[in-house]
Amino acid sequence: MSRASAARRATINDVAQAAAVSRQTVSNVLNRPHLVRAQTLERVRLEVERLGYRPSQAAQGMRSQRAGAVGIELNAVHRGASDVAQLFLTELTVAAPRFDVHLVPFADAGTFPAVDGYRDMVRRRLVDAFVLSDTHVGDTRPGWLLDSGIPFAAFGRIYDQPDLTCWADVDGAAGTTQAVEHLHARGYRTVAYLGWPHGQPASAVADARREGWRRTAGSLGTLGPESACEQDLADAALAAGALLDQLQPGDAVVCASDLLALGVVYAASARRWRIGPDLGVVGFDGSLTASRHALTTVQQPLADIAAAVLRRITDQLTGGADDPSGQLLVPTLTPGPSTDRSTATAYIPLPAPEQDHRR
Amino acid sequence: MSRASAARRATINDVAQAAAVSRQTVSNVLNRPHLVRAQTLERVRLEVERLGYRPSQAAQGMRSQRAGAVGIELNAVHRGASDVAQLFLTELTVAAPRFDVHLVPFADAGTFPAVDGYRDMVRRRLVDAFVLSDTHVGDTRPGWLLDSGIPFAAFGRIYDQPDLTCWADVDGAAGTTQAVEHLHARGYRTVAYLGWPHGQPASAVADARREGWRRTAGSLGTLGPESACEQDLADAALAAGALLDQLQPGDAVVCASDLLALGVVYAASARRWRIGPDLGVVGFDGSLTASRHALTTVQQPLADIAAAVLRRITDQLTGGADDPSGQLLVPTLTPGPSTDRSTATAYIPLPAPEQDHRR
DNA sequence: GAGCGGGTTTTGAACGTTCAAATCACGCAG
DNA sequence: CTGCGTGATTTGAACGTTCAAAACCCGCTC
Repeated sequence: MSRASAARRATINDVAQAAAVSRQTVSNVLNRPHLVRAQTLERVRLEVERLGYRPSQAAQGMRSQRAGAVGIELNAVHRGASDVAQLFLTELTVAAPRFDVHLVPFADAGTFPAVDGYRDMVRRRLVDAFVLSDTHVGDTRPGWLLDSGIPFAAFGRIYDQPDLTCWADVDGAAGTTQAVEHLHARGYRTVAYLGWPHGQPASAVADARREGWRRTAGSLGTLGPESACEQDLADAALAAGALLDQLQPGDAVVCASDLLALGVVYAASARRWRIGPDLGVVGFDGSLTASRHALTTVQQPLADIAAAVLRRITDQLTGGADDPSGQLLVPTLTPGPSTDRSTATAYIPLPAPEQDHRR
Repeated sequence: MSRASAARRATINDVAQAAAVSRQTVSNVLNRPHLVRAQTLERVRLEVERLGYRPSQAAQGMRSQRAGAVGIELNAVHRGASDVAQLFLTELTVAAPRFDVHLVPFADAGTFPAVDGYRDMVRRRLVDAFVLSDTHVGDTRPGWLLDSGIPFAAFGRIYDQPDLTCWADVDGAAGTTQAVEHLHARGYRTVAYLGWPHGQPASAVADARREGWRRTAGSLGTLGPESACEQDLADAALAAGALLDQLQPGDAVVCASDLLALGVVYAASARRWRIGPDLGVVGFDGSLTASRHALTTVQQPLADIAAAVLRRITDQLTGGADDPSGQLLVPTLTPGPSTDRSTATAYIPLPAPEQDHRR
């Protein structure tokens, strides 16, 4: 219970003195062990351990002219319709140590992503680079960062700069393909699609997800009708209702997002269709919404995306091997009760139609 | 379009040279302007602006032996049942610049909050302090941080160290009191309560929220029945069903969280009760769930809590005025359609009981 | 016995900032 | 004219680390 252990932390000199070597030898033990005689190595390592020495980030950053940090803006996240951003941030944070960086989130009180925030972070040398997380058409940030020579990588394609390669994204078509195949394997007959209107929220994403469904269902002969709506629950339930008019029990719906899938669940419940047995529903994103509502969903490989993004950033920083291409990562389908034909799960407790005997 | 502007950023010496003064004068202009002659002040400021100079975080941290950063763990958040954590993180991030700090999130691949992670962050002098964000009974972190002399402050009371004061929390009782008063004003008759079982997730939180309901409804003469369930949607719908058996249209339910409120919505829909006109429902937290499902909710004052937590931390760091007491912040009720008696909102499209004429 | 070379270790310098102390300019009293 | 005080500015030093270069040690060769 040494209450003052934060008083003064060990520096490289403390270790050097304790091990009776010079500071540079201690540095070598940590960074270039092969240069150090085995016996010395051990002695120094012992002292490092004993004193709990870790090099100071500030001093290292000073020497190397690197912050060892990556900035990420939280603004856009704030009132986003999806909760994926939070999961992505967590995965980034988990992956960061593997790339010898840490994250520095920042946000503006205003709603717009202000380039000023980015600029000040680099000027103060608080970060070396940025992760952009919801790129959209007309996004000014990639262009600006590029012009300023500030490294960055994005989760999501960079629409306005098609030649840029510093991004990683989910292969939406592969995702909906899996969804359709899963539904086919489970014996659902026709597979409909509920997506976003063209140009929403980022048309390339919407197009890819829809395309995977269209192509795969087409070749499997299960192509059903489609509809589109905003990323909004009430809107989705409405659109889903119209879509269900064209379906029969035993059919299924693939959705562009988990929220839309929830809308389908609502609309189906209104028709007394049992989710699973009567109607298969697949969402997209692997969001909290999906797990909370027990939906089969196409799970984004967020950990892989986080790693891919950080790799692109560190590659730029070290000037190392430039992996030249943007990367599409394949999501995986997570089956849930919403595509289980044999077991009816009570998604929403429905009104009993008439007197009903259950104990 | 100067593509090389990241090449070399201006240092204090660059500014000094440009303004024909010494580096210390530049430093004084920024930190102690009253020591500098007005004419010099202006000249230096001009150059600072022209060169876009900002002091290097690393160098300042080196000199001051401060990281200027606060750590926050994202682990617990990961698969949490609530999405409040994300909003809180955003508010912390927005507030941080006002306290001259930035945040450094960290996470372990493992599920348990490893004290090791905390220790290494301070040893590397990456952070000066920590924000703890979901304290629970039996949490080992506060005790350990205290013993290690590492400053911290928590969102949520510190249960195992009742004498500790470095926390800020929501006044749960005040929140449910507002909920009950709101329902009373809106003309709902009996007000029931759906909460967490004693000891869940942190009993003090659960107890406070329940107590506000009990006391206020008691004194208003609207006290109804209560029930409890886990923080889980299916469980909530089940418990809510049993609760509704004891209620009549015109009554209302106050819930310990937005998720539970959603469960009530489901159970009520199953009875063909219209949310709002037939049953008032109030959630708690102001989470994404509430806004997405148009629920009246008790909004946590996350911005205030973030500021309070950071203030406590910076007070500890500067050794300044120790605000000695933990702080309970009053939430505000955000009315939504779920407590609107006059307008029926289609929460869930319900099956038409029989042929029904609407255009 | 001086010189060489490779392995190991140490010394000097620098990264950018700010505190503490020294220096400078200047007006004014003795 | 000298000395003093005050306000403005500059110089030296230090924070902790790592690169570059110098120094050291030791066995070996000529």
